[in-house]
Amino acid sequence: MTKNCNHNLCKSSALLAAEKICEQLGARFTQHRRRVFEIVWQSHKAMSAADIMIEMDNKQPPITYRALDFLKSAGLIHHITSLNAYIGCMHAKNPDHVGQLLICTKCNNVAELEPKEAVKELIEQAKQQGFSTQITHIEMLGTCNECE
Amino acid sequence: MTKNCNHNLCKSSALLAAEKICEQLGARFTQHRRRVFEIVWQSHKAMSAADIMIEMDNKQPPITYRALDFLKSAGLIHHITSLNAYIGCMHAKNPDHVGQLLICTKCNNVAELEPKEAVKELIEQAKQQGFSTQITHIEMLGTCNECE
DNA sequence: AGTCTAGTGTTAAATTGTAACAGTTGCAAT
DNA sequence: ATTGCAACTGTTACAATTTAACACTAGACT
Ligand SMILES: [Zn+2]
Ligand SMILES: [Zn+2]
Ligand SMILES: [Zn+2]
Ligand SMILES: [Zn+2]
Repeated sequence: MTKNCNHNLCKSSALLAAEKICEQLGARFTQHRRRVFEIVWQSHKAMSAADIMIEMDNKQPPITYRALDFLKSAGLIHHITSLNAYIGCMHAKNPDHVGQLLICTKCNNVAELEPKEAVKELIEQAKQQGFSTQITHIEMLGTCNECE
Repeated sequence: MTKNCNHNLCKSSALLAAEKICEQLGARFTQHRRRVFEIVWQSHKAMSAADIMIEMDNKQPPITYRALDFLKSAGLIHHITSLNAYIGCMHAKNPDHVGQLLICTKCNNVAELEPKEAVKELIEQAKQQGFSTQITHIEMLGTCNECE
């Protein structure tokens, strides 16, 4: 899915999903939001806010950060905290899913899995310490298939 | 361990371990490094670089960042990427361990588990995608025991 | 003593992210 | 169709965070 995708298809189906989700949320998929979304989805590589701004027509930071915040809170993109960068979410339909992000440190491509069993375990272990989990981040750095 | 510790003991045993690890690495546990380490270990709360600099005698950023980089690469502290903050590692003896960080969003305390089984699964799943994992970050945000 | 490496001190700057506030647009209720 | 509201925009200016660069110093080893 990550590199051997027909990416035009991949991207446009993400766009359709995004439109639908925005509609469901009663939020508008405005020009800026769409533009940022498209830039993030240009590839499966992580994009920093700065990377995105380079491609934006209107380069003013608040525009970009606002769009990113919106897309993130709508579950349409993930913030990769260990890189301080963003990536389109492959499972946006699934609102509260936990993504396992596989980040290649050579080519910067990011793949995403849904590690249901492992997450259950993690949450259960936390619970045994009296910790009640709300948000789970799982990020793995390494090398992908093609960069070995 | 996180809150019901005898923290003087807790901290001083971390210090001893740190000294030992530095020696093993052939690195010096210099004043700045020791000072930053002590500040991070003042409590089990996450400390940002700015928080740390407030307590430093010498407030110049490079001093603090260099010490943090060193401590991190020596495995003595963890960088909590989702908060951009630092916490002392509870398992520093275990050089390449993966910590599962439980971060309370109310009191800012951080606990750490070693989720061996779950990590194995995550790495295995990644491998099935042809991804070879080098670093794993697991961070969970929620509320701890005492903040419920 | 000489030299090599790791660590320091310092200045200054690049990068990244926000506050604030006036203006505008889409939409719904009267 | 007007009015009114909430969401979104444009813009300025700033704050916070992190890094580059470079000359200097202390300790370790011949
Ligand atoms: Zn694709
Ligand atoms: Zn996702
Ligand atoms: Zn303690
Ligand atoms: Zn640890």
